Amino acid sequence: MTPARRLILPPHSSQPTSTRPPAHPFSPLPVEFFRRPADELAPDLLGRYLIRTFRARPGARPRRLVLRIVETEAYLGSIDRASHAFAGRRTPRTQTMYLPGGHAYVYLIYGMYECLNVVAGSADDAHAVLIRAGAPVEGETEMRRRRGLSPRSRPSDLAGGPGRLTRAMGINREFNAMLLCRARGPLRMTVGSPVTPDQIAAGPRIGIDYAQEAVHWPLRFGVRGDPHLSRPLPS
DNA sequence: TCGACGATCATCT
DNA sequence: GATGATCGTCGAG
Repeated sequence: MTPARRLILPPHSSQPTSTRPPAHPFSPLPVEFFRRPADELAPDLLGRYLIRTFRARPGARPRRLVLRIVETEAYLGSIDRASHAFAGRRTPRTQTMYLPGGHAYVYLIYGMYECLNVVAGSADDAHAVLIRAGAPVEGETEMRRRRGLSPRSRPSDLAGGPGRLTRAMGINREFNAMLLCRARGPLRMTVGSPVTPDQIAAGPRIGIDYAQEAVHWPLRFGVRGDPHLSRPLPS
């Protein structure tokens, strides 16, 4: 087997652990990866790739946008006042949060912006991880076009913030409830280039002043010092 | 049915 | 740092 062939094996192949090759960045994450509490999943999503494929027009060749996740927030379902699913709230909107881990939860905020979350844990846990910021890996020109950015913009202008990120990647509510761990599909999450624990900073979540005891929970995670963060994290 | 508000962002001062 | 944009969502009545 050539090294190139080895590289495209999925992360959890049938090979024994001792001889398992490093997973390719574009390999899908297994569904079990998402089936754990959001505060455990959120830091582990840092460095992973979010991949959006699309065709500029019908019949055109598929194009690909790749974003490396650098900032996430965990939302802990029924016990978390900042969560849409606090106290087990079930509405048409939050129904998606009760799916098993690995699905996308996309909703509109402030009437203008869409936010992408990944559902975490088992069915009915209603845990979710908000994807807050990312760094371009592939398709930066197209992302900049979608964002209407000037050449002098800062790195964090592209996808630093949940609304900016979805706009740069062309993600909207049509992607709600989509499974992200499939090998194919218009929106996927893959192995990417994970970070080590010492590269991760944590702090309180953004924009949840109303959440009482949950306001200060350190459930925001980011890659330490990354210029693509939506705003600085405690060092 | 109505009204308040939000896991945001761009623009202005 | 303050403010306006803009509309879906959800609780109140």
